[in-house]
Amino acid sequence: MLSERRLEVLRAIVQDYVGTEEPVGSKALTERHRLGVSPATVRNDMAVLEEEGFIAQPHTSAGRIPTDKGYRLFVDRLAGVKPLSAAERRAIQSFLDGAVDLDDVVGRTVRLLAQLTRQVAVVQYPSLTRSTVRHVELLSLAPARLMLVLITDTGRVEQRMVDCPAPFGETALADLRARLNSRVVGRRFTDVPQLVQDLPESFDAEDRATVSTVLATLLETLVEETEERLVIGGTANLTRFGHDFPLTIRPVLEALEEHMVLLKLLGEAKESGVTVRIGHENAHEGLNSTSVVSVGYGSGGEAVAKLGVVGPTRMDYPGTMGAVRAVARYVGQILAES
Amino acid sequence: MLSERRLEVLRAIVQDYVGTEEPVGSKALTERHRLGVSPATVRNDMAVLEEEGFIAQPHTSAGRIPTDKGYRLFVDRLAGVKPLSAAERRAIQSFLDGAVDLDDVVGRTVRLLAQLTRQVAVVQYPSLTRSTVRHVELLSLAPARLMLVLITDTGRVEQRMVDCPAPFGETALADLRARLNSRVVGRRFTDVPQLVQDLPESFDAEDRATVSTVLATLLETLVEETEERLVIGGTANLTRFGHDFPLTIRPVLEALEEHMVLLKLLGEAKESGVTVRIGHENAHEGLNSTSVVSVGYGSGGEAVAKLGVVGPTRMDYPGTMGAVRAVARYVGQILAES
DNA sequence: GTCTGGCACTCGGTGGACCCGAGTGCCAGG
DNA sequence: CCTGGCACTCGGGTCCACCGAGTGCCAGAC
Repeated sequence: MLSERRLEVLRAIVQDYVGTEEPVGSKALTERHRLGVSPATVRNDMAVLEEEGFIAQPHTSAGRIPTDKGYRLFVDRLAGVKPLSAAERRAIQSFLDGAVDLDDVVGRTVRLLAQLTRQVAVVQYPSLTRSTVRHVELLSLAPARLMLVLITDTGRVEQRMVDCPAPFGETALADLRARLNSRVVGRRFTDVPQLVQDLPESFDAEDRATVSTVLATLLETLVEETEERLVIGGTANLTRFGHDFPLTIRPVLEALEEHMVLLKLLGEAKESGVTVRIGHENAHEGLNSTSVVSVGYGSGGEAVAKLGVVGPTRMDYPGTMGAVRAVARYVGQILAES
Repeated sequence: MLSERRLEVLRAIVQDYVGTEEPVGSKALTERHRLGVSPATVRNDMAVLEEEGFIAQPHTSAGRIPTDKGYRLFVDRLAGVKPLSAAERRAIQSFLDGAVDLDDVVGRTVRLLAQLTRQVAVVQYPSLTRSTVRHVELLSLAPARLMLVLITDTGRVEQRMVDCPAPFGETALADLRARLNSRVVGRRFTDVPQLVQDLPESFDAEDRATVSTVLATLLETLVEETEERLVIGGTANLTRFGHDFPLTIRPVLEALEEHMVLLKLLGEAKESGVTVRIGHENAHEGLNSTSVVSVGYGSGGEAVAKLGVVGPTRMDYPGTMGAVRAVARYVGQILAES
């Protein structure tokens, strides 16, 4: 069992290592923290902590550094989430307030988060899955060619071309547009399929095929766009990673380019609260030496997407968690307003 | 004046240096290239080339490496554009053919280009400035709230909310929609302002303010969206840059995040043909040790946007230029079809 | 039992001495 | 104008000794 003081020692090691990026020894620890005991005692505690796998020595005659397990304990039991300063909160607010559309909100968020945490920021576009339909528009571009435009409550717009099996009159088009909207506006995307399935029956035989095609395209759009998009920023911060460069940074850059991997990673995060995945807890190999701090955000009370940062396992967890949480809140507010 | 042979020596130096990444000496040169002269002669030629500023020695007792000026001469007079192999061309075609929408085309293009050149790829979204209007749609979301949707011939869709100064009836809306479209569909964005300026006059006094607001929003969208968007990929290839890592890579990553800088860079490229900017020819400081190879692409005969790659000045210019040109052609084809 | 001071030991990192070899510039001769 | 020869330079690698931070352990104090 770990005594209170030993936990305190671990906390001190994590804090010092995060600050200095160098293995920390027993003497330095007692000098920089008021532990009330001598270096020798600390050494004994360190030996225990090492035995338990919370810290490790890079070389025999060097100080200790926290292991993934050590960071985990630190995050779970020793560290809180550090609230941002008033100045930082004001900066966030004013930076995000200038956004003109969804792309801009996401773009600003990713830059903000990268700058605030000095790490790599990842922001997922609000998901369509949990969104509702604000409007469906049908435009006739040519006698047998329609454009389908889908507008979501988060301000996202998707469009698809529809090639009709037969020409489709303006009145039928207006009819379809009206009926479609009356059924799906305000409804969740996941509910749309059953809401529209009997629509073709109410049309004339000649138009029925076209209506079915339009509906098929609509449903397809819903499914396709469930493949989320995301935006990444602050990759230049990777250069602050460590001194053993190419080897460390390369797999991370590669992982960042595989959006699928990141989406999966974000998807695994808890529904509520800040999630931290440390080092090898990340399934993807390239991210084994990084930690991912993520959180859901949304326009209402409920999360529609996630955002987070990717940084070295040696990061300032309380500060990062605070920044991520704060940014998510403000983004949620902005989305709710628009 | 540089004799034919001296140019040949420069070419050999560039080729060897690009291949080995190491300064090349006179002996190695004569062994690997059939220059027909002895190392001593090559040394004399090298001395002249150095005097003229085409090559330089990193250290007194090392081989020579090309300077930016040397690469410039190489690109302008000594190297052609290397056509891709048939297999490569097939790969490009089949890779791009699967794209479903504009985002997908751009996304695939950037991945393709990064993979093909093993460098960082940059693709600009087709510009609205030179595009034409395919359709303008107006939707009523609330009594005094409209949504304006703009669809371009390149498949891009932009939307904006419009808060009306006064409620706007469905009939007036339909009227405005029809008149707007009859005037601007098929026209260039740059022509739109004068085409619509007298529209408000033909409406009732009560609706005139709203019509003006809608038009203002439309024009604003055109202007705002002239700020182009772009997508970047293949940043992991930066790790192949050099051995002196953090210092080299950091400013490049930073520059890549400043999309404005990249857009300006692409904008400076020639209207036709492949443009190469080498090292210090790039205005942005962070890119002083990189070269940018770019080319315009477009759906018709005319360029609507640019794409290119960013890599170390020590790159395979003929191959890179060939790949960039080929990709641009195929993307143009794809866009023309859709 | 727990903490402390003392002590011998380990080992990574630094810096100097040294050598090797690739590459150069120069020169005299073909 | 080209070539072979030659003396010179200098970066990079290797070897080695030294230094110091840090450790583990132990005997003694509280």
